[in-house]
Amino acid sequence: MSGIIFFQKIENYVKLSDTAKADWEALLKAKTYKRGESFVRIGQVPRNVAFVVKGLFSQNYVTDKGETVIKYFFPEGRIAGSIPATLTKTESLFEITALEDTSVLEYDYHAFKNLAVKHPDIAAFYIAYMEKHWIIDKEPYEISFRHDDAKTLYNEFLKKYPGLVQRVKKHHIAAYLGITPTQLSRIFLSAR
Amino acid sequence: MSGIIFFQKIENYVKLSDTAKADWEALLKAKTYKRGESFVRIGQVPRNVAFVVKGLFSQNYVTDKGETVIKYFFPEGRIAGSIPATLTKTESLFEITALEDTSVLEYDYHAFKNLAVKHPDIAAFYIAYMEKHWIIDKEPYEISFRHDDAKTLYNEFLKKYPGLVQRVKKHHIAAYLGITPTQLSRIFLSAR
DNA sequence: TAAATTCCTCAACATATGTAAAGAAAAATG
DNA sequence: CATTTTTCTTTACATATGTTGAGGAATTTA
Repeated sequence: MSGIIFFQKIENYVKLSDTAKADWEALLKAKTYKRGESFVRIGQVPRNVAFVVKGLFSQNYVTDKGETVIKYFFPEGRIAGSIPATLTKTESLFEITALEDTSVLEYDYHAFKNLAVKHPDIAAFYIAYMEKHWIIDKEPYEISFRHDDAKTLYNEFLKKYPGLVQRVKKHHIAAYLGITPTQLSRIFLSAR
Repeated sequence: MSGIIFFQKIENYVKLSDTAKADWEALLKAKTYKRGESFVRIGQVPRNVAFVVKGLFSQNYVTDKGETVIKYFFPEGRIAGSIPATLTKTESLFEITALEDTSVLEYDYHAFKNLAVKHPDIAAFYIAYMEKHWIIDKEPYEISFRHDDAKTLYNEFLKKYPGLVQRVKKHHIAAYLGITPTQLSRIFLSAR
C-alpha cells in the first residue's frame, strides 16, 4: 500500500481513525518528477500538495530582475505546496521544482480540508501540523533573516537542514540565504 | 458586554454558535498595560494571549549584544501572543511590550484550544485564523526580508501597517526592519 | 516653564555585500 | 574519452549598511 510511509509520518502528529485514513488515502496519487521538473509553476492556481517520499523540492521566488530566491527546501517527509495560493485560489507567486529526481504522493488540498470538516481527528491533525510547521518551526528564522549576517545565516541553514549541504549546489544555498554565490564563497574562505 | 468588539472580529472568520461564544467569553479578562509595560517577558512561560482592543504592542527579540529587533506590531484587532512558547510550554524568546497605553482582552490559550476540541465551529475558526495570519499574510515577507534592500522593506512596512508610521518612533521602525536608525535616516534623505 | 531625557539626523570612517568578469574545477553530454 | 556546460572561486571595484560620536530637535518630567 503506497500510503504506509505517509501515514507513519502523519500519525506522528495525531492518531487517525481507520475511516479517516481510508478517506484520505483515496485522495493520494503517486507521481514522480525528474530533476528540473516543476510541481507548481508561477502564475498557476495550484490544487495539489505533495508529500515527498524520496527526493528534494525547492520553493522559489523569481524577482523582477530574474534572480531566484529559495524560500524553503522540501526533503523527504515534508509536505510541499504553494499553500497560500492554494488556500486563496489565486496564482502562485512561487514555483516548486525538483532539485533531484523526486517521488511524491499528491492530493487535492481542498478535498483534504473537507475531510477536516468531516473527521475531527483530521481537523486535530491539521491544527497540530500548522502549529508545528507554520508557527513553531518558523519562529527563529523570522528574526534571523532580518538581523543576522550571512555567515550566521549559513550556520543556521546547516542546523535547519542537516545533510542538505551535501545534496544541493552552493548557488542554491546562496539563493536560500538571499546572498550571492560570491558572498557564500567568502564565508567558506573566512572559515579556513 | 466586554466581548462585543471581540466577537465582531472573530466572526469575520467563522460564525460561532451561542454556546461556543459563551464558553469562550467566560475565558476573557479585561486588562490594561501602560506604555512600557510588558505583557510577556523573555524567559517566562506564557499562558495567555491578548486581543488588542485599543493601543499597540510590539513583540521584541533582544540579541546577545542587547539590540532589540521587533518581530511584529500588534495594533487594534490583532491577537498578541508569544504563541510558539505558549504552545510548547517553554520559555518565551520574545517579550511583548506596550508601545502605547493598551487595553486588551486576555484568555488562556490552552483553555481556548480545549474549546476547539469541544466546539467544531471554534476548531474551524482556529484553522481559518491560522491560515490567514500564519500562512497567507506572512508569505510575502518571508522573501522580502531575505532579499530586499532597506528602502524596499520600509515601503513594505508602510503597506503592511497603514497608519502605524505616525504612531511609532523611528527607532522602532528601524528595529522592525532590522536596520539602524542611521540607515533609516539615509532612506528618508534619499527620498527627498 | 525649565530641566532632563529621549529622539533624530548627520558626518566620517569601517565592514559587509553586490556586480562583473575571468579562469579553474567539476559535472554532464555526445 | 573528448567536449561542452555548469559550478565554484577569486579579484577588483561599487554600493549598502554598520559604528561611533556629536549636536540639535522634540518630548517628557519635575
